[in-house]
Amino acid sequence: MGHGIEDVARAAGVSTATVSRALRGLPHVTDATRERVRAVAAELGYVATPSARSLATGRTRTIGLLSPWVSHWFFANVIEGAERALREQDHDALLYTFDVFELGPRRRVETHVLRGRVDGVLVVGLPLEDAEVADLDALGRPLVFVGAGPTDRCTVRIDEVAVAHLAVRHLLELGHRRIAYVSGHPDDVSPWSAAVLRTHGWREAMTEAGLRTDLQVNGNFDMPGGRAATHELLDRHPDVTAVFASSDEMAMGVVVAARERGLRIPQDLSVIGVDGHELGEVVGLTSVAQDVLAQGREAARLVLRVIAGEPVPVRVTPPVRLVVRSSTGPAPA
Amino acid sequence: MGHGIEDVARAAGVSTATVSRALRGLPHVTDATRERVRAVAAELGYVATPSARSLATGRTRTIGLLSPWVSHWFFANVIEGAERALREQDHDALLYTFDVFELGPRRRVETHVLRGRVDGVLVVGLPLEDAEVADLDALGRPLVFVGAGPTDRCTVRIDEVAVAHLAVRHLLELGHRRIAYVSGHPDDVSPWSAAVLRTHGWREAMTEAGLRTDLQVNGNFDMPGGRAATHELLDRHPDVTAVFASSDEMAMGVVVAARERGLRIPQDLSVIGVDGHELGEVVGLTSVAQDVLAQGREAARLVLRVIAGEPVPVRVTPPVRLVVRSSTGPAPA
DNA sequence: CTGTTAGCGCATTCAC
DNA sequence: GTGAATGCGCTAACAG
Repeated sequence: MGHGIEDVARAAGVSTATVSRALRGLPHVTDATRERVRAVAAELGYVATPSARSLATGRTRTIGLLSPWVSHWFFANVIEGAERALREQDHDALLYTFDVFELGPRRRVETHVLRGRVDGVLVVGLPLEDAEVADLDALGRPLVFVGAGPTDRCTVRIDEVAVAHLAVRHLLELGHRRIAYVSGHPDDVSPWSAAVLRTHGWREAMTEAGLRTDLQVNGNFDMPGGRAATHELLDRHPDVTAVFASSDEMAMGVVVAARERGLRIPQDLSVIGVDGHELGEVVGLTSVAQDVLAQGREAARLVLRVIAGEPVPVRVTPPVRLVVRSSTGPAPA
Repeated sequence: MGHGIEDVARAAGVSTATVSRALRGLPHVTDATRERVRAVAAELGYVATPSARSLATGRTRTIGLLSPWVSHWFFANVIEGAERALREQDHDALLYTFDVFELGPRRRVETHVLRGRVDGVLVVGLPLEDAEVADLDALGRPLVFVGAGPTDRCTVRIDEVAVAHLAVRHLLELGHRRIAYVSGHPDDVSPWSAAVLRTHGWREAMTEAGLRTDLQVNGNFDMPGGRAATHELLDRHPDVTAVFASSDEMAMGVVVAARERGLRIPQDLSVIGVDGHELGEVVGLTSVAQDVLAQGREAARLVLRVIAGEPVPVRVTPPVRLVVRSSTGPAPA
């Protein structure tokens, strides 16, 4: 068990330097020597102590995952995808959640906890202030964004504006004119957050169609939020015939609220979401779907490539596709 | 930026040992000295390098989270709860997923990747072979289980048997007799997995009621699995009037399948799940609910207490409650 | 209360 | 191709 490199060296009849080289696949070691060292190491169950290795090399083989939540669909999937991809390349995933959407004054994201612990950072759908991004840069480690990121930084995310256009167009083609929008969070701090961009896209699409853009409510990114938002919306504007929700989870809330008000879907109210949530099928939710697991994987591979000194694209735009189910239908006459 | 303890020592006019003591709140330091050191450290933005600290102390202030998935509701919530609790006590969460439920031969959980990286381990709903548990023990770090764990190990989990009884009793009281069970995974390796215990509870409850226990199908722990299982079930046994699914995600699959077969819920088929998934409300799913976030929190605090040398209970059994909605109703006549 | 010293376990020059 | 020596940055005994 508690064997060190010196034990291996002694048992193999070589120096610790040779053990180090042999085990890490470095050149300048005879095949015979390498094999012998490997055999001894395996027998002793030797594994280099990570902290010692880190101290000596300055690298940790660990990537920090920064996210507001784990329990929301999008985030859980990005994290899972990233962790799998990292493990494939012998890296660890260190998880940090910062619930910046919590009620009350926004608490600053404490980036200092990452210092010295990671070789790179993945920011997962986390709206960051410029100062916070600067703090992360001060770590001196590569930064990759998923789901939302500054325009000039390496970011993996779908074309949020296009998503909104796709959803609105679908509703327009069904004859809807009174189209409401359930956004995620109202006062995001970063102009590049998904919430802000998607809202922008919605406004744009509506304006292009000559429609009003004041039918917007905040759904807080979750099902209960979407439900409350819908009640609030329909109290004020009972003539709305379609709702575009910025996530499937909120769209499900719209469905719940509609049922509570005795509205039939889609006869009285059409609902479309974003994500392609597996459970959307349960209520026949129409959605603009994306492959989130793949985005996590992709982003993880990007950080590793940056660390390896390889060039990476500044922006990866995964495809989306409209999945039409039964929650959207022709506008009532 | 890149300041070391020596820089702080020099700037504060003390030795590195004093800096170390002062910053960590150890005794034998004058308040005045402590304050001065703190001020200097803050100004220089000094943070002790984790790897150096780990190498010297043998502790990492990191807890390993082992889980089959992140994207499933139960696991996402446990992980989120644990991470939050750990961060509150200045610990990090290192995430490891091992998809032991993957198709094909079960791959052994590679515990060696944890060696030297963690001070403790949280096993989240992961069915482990005895040998794998032994491997984890060999890390020489405390082990706490959540959602499933060997009877003699510190485990946070609901009373699975009681859960099954609760669900079955609810259906019995509604007059159901042909009650089917959608389990998670068929061939779990550990006798203490949630799947095995819950199945046991179901058998027990059914037997007590004098009912047959052969109406069991495998739902693979997710919605599509629950759906496929239901079709398979109803093809063979069209007279089933109620289904008890081992998770809400699978229960949703039952709902989808029922709709696909033109069955009304609950008039033709009653469905009950386990978890209290937020989205269950969208389809009016009856469920045996548990507070999973709290379980993650609790488990995290337990590992930290074991590390601190405090005594901990060998078993924590969080409460569950039956949430009756519209997916269960009287058995058809 | 504070400073000096010796490691923690490994990677990495530089010699050979 | 291999070994000896040095240092990564910090903590922990031990002196004082």
